[in-house]
Amino acid sequence: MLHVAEAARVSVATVSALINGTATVSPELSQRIEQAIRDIGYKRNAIARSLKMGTTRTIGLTVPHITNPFFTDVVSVIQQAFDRAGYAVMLCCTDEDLNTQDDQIRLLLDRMVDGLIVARVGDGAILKRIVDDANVPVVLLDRLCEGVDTDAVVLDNQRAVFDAITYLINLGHRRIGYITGTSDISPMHDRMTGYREALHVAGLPIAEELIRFGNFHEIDGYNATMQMLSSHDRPSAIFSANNPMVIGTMKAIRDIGLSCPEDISVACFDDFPWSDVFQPQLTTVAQPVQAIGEQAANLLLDRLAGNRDAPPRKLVLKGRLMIRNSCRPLGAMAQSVSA
Amino acid sequence: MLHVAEAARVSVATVSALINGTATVSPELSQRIEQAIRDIGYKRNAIARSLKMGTTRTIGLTVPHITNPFFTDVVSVIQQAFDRAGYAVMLCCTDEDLNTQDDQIRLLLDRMVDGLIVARVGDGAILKRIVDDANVPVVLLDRLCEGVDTDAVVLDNQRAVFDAITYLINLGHRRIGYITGTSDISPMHDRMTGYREALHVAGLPIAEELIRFGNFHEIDGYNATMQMLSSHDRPSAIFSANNPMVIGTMKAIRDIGLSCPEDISVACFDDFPWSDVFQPQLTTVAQPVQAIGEQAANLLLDRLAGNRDAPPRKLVLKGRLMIRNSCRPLGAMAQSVSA
DNA sequence: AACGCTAATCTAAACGTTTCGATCATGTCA
DNA sequence: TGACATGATCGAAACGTTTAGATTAGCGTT
Repeated sequence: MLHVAEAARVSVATVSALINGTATVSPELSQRIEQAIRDIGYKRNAIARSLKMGTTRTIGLTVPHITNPFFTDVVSVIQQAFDRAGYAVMLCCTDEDLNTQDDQIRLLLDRMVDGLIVARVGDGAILKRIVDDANVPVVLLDRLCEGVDTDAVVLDNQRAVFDAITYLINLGHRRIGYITGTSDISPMHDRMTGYREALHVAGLPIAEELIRFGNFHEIDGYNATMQMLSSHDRPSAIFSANNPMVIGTMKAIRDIGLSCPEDISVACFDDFPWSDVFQPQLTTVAQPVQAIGEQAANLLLDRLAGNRDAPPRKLVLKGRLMIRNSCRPLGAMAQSVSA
Repeated sequence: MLHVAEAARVSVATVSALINGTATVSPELSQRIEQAIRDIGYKRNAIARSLKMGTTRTIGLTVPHITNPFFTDVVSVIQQAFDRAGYAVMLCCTDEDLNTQDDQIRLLLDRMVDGLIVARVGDGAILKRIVDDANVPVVLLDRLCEGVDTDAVVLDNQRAVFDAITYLINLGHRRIGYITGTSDISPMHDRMTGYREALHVAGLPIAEELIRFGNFHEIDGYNATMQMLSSHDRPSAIFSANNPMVIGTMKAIRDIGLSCPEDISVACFDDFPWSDVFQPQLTTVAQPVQAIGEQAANLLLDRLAGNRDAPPRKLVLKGRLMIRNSCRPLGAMAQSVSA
């Protein structure tokens, strides 16, 4: 900018005024400055600007795993929304690891991101502290965090799983296996509640041996399913509360020599693009990813636009049960269908 | 930092020296400074540091679509690699659009990213100009770019498709449909060459009506497949040169009332996690996503470590044909199999 | 003709670091 | 004891912007 100013024989202040339109500058000087900018190929240094202005027009986004199709889609939507608004997005994947997450959030805050969208991991205590002293707006995504009272957009997980399990019960299933991630994050907790509630409402017992915990990965779903299917009294249906784990479930079913839906019914959380193309076509709980991403972006953009003191807004969206052919009717239901 | 210095009754230079270890500071002052840092909760401002140092420890990464599973995986690997190296990653999705890409790259360069990994889109002319005046190292990913002579990591696309088509020919297929993206990017061009070469080597004619161009999206694959399957002399196999488009292909096959592999065989580029769980299990060309991501990251990290003048390095990795059950033997082959 | 008002432009400080060179105390050696 | 190397610390400039406030010129009023 100094060079531009010299070339145009004006002060840097005038150049700045012209570029930002913060003050009127005469046509004559405007022309000289614009010419100089072109000649020199000047580009404003966003870092210097950020330092002075205290804003980077960059936001941080952390998710557990970008390869989880739910997060892939949400990240994509969020990225687009901020791109439109002229913001850059720094993406971090925490790998479901608490320390990684804390490091990454600190890294983002050091870089003075203007805001944060966080699909948190693990215990919220440190997250809370970090977020408290950094003075940037935060939007929680997918997962609430106790004690962190900020904007959030989540699913009505309890209801979604309640509906899915109730659907299985109505098909005639009585022993329904349930595979979940660690329940220290709100969606896993709420989904579990939905599972128990559905059984309870239907007057069915809750068999604790049919509830398995994993760490969100395919291998965890595989192991959990193997255990359940090897038992003498195996379930007739399995619900996976997490998408990557359902792949493990399907592989276990295959490896143990059973088939879905003939021998065992399967449903899971989170839809994916292939679900209605291949067999079996999985019955899933689809999250409104587009809406989730857009709402999260909008909440943050609204704060960034200056609406700082509005009370925290918590958006709860509805899931949708996508009924396909991976769950088959059983018992009386099967008869009434075949009749 | 000023406050820390005051609280510890030292100069800012000393604080900086201690934090960065650039000079020895006495145990006594060290202790005072560390105490002050804790008391105040001081965090170094990375923006100010960047301005002074001329480095942001941030890189830019642009891909066409993060929802394309190939890019999802590669982005994930790259992100991890840079995370380990203490770099942040700014992610941009160009949506296969040239102007978007140019805007985003300019945005990244304005923010003084230290380096760039680009899976480019469209004509390379503007990209070349942008990259030339910005003085940052660039690594091309997946797609080469004429005139841009930088580090790159790509697949041997021609060979990979040659192998896949030859496999289909060996199964007895003679009319093999080919669905590709626009051929202005190197992978699509090379893959097409592989297709033609395989037919040529096998002494088969090239039927231009069996070659269809789309714009990388599911709907394009759907339309192309519909057209091919509606013709009086339809192909016995279809190869999709792009992963999202193959979903369209499968849906078209389903909607037209055919089934795979009984009526038509299908193979495609890019593997995905579900491929060996559902039916049909798609035969695919798997790219070594882990290696691609790591190599790209390594090339860039090497430049960032100071190795600026080494000549451009171009890494060409091999694809791997994952043979599953979506392609069936035909004619003589089918007989020899059933015999 | 003196005054004030407005519009255009400029000067200089500030943002929070890093770093060069200067300063100063201390100990060592001839 | 004086000269000098060594080590620890500091002052101040610089990175490239933005912006408050000062300055100047031009013009209409009275």
